Amino acid sequence: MSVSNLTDHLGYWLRMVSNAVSQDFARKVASEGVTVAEWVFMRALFEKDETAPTALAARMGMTRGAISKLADRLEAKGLVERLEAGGRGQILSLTPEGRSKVPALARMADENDAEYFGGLSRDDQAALARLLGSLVERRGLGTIPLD
Amino acid sequence: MSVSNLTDHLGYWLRMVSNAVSQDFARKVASEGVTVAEWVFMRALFEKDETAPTALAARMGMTRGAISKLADRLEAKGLVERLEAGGRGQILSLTPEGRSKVPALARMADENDAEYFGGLSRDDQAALARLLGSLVERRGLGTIPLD
DNA sequence: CGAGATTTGTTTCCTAGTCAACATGAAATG
DNA sequence: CATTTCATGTTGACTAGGAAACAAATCTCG
Repeated sequence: MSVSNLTDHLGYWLRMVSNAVSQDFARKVASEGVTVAEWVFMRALFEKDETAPTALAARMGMTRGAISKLADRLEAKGLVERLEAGGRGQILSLTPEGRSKVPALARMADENDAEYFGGLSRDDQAALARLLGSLVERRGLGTIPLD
Repeated sequence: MSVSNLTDHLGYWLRMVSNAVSQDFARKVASEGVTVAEWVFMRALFEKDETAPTALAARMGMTRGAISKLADRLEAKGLVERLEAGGRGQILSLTPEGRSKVPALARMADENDAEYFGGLSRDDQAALARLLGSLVERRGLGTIPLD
């Protein structure tokens, strides 16, 4: 009947490794009262504050709905604030408290990465980065609107 | 202050690519009325039928609770059945209908993989497979109990 | 044998994110 | 200008899965 092996699919292993990495990371940042998506959200604003929700959605590869709810949670935690921007538009910005949390979280991200990928040789790490970068570029994943 | 870039982390790119691949695949298999997790579940049984829920959970890297719910859904769709196995234990098995769906789904998995990774050279594909395999092994992800 | 310890599958609670419908404001077109 | 079109952010319904508390059955040893 010729059914390809499940384990032949790169997508399968990619999902398996990615889930493991993310779950471990989730446990780590939970100690700071933050989820992975919230961290990405904050990190994105840290890099370029004062961003509109729609733009952030594109950058994070999520829907506007998800961003809206994330913003709700982060606002409730006092880490992010919504600034009005004429008419219906709004601007998302880190609060000082939110901003002050970023370094500790970044350290956790470093640790988690080291824990998973530190075992690979320098060359292998570079190769993995190159391959992922190539895939991202090919499918226009990071390219959306970084404006 | 020295905060590492979000994009410096391999875990970040891994998640980004993995999510994109999985989401696309999800759309494809949805046409067969199945989700990604359901496909992995069925594929695992196709490879080795008559497996206990706990063993399957380990193989799929999910909790027993998730498997329990997945089994509910698949049973409702008539694709999987629960066989009693003495006392509290049970055995999961594909129904003929479930089994007959596997080849079409496998073809979709092939297509999706080709769509994402087909653009890479043979060498790059092999390299990616090797790196992912190495990460899986290092963290004992697939190794759990394949008994 | 029998009381505690383990294992197994289920359930509840919670967080998360997609999709689609919506409301509201801005822009475009006649 | 008025009206249609479009873009923006929000909401509700739904699917998903983890964590932890459970119930039921089995094991383990004194």
